[in-house]
Amino acid sequence: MKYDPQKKLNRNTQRTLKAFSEAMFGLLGEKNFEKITVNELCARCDYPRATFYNYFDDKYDLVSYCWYQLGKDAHLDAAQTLPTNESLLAVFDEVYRLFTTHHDLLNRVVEHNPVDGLLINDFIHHFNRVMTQLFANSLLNHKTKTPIELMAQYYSNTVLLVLKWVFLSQHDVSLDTARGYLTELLTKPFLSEANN
Amino acid sequence: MKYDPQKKLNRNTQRTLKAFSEAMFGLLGEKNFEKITVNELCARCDYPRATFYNYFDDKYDLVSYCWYQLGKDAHLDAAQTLPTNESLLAVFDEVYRLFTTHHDLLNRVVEHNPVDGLLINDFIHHFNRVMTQLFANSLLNHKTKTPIELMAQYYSNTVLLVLKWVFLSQHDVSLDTARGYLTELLTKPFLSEANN
DNA sequence: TTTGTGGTTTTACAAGTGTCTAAATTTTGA
DNA sequence: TCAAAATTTAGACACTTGTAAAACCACAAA
Repeated sequence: MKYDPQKKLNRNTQRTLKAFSEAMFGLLGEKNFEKITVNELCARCDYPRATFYNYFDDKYDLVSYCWYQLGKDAHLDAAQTLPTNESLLAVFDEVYRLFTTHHDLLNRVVEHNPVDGLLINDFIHHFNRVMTQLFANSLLNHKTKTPIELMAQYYSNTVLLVLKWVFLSQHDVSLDTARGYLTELLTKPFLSEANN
Repeated sequence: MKYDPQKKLNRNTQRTLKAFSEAMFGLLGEKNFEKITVNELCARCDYPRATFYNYFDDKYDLVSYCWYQLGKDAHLDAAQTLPTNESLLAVFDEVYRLFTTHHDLLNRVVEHNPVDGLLINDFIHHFNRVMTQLFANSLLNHKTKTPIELMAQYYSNTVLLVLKWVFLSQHDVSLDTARGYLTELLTKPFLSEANN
């Protein structure tokens, strides 16, 4: 990404970024990410190749910008100041909501891209980074033997595991059920005996 | 992968596979995976390009064969029949041991490849698949609201999170400390209040 | 209006990718 | 041991990638 989407961007730049990300979103719903070429993206939004490379390093760069855009309408910052337990569920709910909003898009994407392939991995990874940062903040005053960074990664991982299960592996369960899974995973002591 | 490494392979095939995977391991310790080209791999082990494509679809295919090879000297199958709690730690120990064996290689790889980049992700992912399968088996007679497949993924994820922290993020703590992290993560009820 | 400046676009290029065909070579089995 | 079958290799092809130099344009200041 050669432009910082946080900064003020002039109208032209915004239009170009939007055009490319929409082209990408469109194509992602139609075919496998690996098969998408830069030429194709440019053809779809009618910009020359050089313009693409003016804004992005490569298609991976563009797709990560797409995730950034998609994630923008989630309001996660609020959760940052809550204690961990509340923060965790607040963030879970909010991302559940976000993914619900984009339910159709996600379904189309999954139709053409393997759930454990590069693209979906990258998608999950993007939210993982955001959430890890968040949880790390709300864990600051916890005292554990385990390093905070590792705990933050653990919580983020687990939240995303459930969300992936619901939205990407398409088990499409309700928010309540999903919450149930999450809390059972996090609270069930692993040393429990097999109850046979 | 056009040949199944599980099947019997004639001497020639084995030699070729070995040559290519060694070339890959060598190059991975020298430069970034993205910069490695098929030509380079062929040059290093002195096989023509056509032979490479005879055995592998692309370099991603080769590298995943490399992970398979690397994982072969871990004896995980035994853990499959144990109850979950013992299985979990047995598998953890065994993979800890495996990664220790390849400590130098991993360090060299991490020097040239970002920890959250495509290559390392793929590496983790490979073991994630293997372990998820394993845990799914040892969870068969557990009764939980949460689907077994999801629980298996959760355990596998968490084990690998710690191992990644130790060996790929290079915090290099002892087996005991690492075990401590893992058990704290898995047993700590997430609803614990902030202890400030 | 002219000129300069910054960004966009054109065009060209040196690489790499993956596929294909036909020739060379090895393996196999009679 | 020899010929048929299978595999490996060379070479070529169409295509993509990312970069770089030069032409081009719009818009502001003089």
